[in-house]
Amino acid sequence: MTKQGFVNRIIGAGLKNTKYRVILIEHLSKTEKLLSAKEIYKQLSKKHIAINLSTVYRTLDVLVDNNIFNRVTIEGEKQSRYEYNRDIHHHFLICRGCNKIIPIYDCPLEVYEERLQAESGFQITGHRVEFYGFCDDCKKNLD
Amino acid sequence: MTKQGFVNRIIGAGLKNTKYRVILIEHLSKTEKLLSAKEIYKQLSKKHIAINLSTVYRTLDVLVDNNIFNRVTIEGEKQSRYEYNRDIHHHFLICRGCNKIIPIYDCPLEVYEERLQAESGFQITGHRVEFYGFCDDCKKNLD
DNA sequence: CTCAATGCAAACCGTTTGCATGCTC
DNA sequence: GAGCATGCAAACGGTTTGCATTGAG
Repeated sequence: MTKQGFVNRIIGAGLKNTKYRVILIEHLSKTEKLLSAKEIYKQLSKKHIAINLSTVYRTLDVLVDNNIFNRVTIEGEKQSRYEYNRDIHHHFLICRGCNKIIPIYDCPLEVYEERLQAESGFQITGHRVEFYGFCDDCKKNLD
Repeated sequence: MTKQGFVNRIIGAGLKNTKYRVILIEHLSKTEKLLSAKEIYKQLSKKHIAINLSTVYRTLDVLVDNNIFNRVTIEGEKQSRYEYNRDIHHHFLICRGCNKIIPIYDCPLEVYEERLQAESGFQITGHRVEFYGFCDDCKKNLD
């Protein structure tokens, strides 16, 4: 997506087109990695973009509220992570060795969810799935 | 399980049998609720059990490390929650209205997990599933 | 008697907030 | 020009830690 595309996405959400909103969207749209606020802050610093950490947090909040980003919490981490919302339902496969996080685009729960909804009386609006294990590389180091 | 049963579980794990370990195990074993450290601390205070909050945290850490408790993180909460480990695989159904958390004892992922392991090259050691929605009561208040 | 458990106070770290200033519409 | 965005510093809340004291084995 072009820079103008990001601007359009911001305006389309009824938001003001500001410098750091564009920068954050551009930055996260270029990776499949889940980044924390501090990671984003540091990576931008390296590119000589002087943003304040509070602004990172506030911008992330706005973009999450407007479904441009997703906020993700990983079991065992105290920080939140963020990803660019590509509107593709997915889950994560997480390596306990190197902390690599890999998205999985096929979801095993659609059918199950309907049954659960019927049986529980809940109106189910979403779910979250994570798989944990050891990737090919880290498997080898498991003595 | 009797009080002596909890003591045996502590000793069996090679741990010292101390006052607060027994109290915490007894307390969590009586509920299916996921409690935070502060909730445990407050509930014990109400029962006139004067434990220090640091001790709650340290005791929880020990019991989690020894598989007597499970540490659970709920999406969107910054605190950890804890449950007595009954060695029954389960997941959670969480109401976005009243924050009620209900365990589900049937797991849809066994077969899928094997396939994923084969396809991804990961050695999968576990997973985590949560369903979000609105319970019967809260459904009614959704305007 | 020894070493681990506990209490207490202070530190820590991710995140949020109040306020003054700057920028978008 | 009005009101939201940003920078800065301070506050916040959950959790951890250092150190002195207590208690289990």
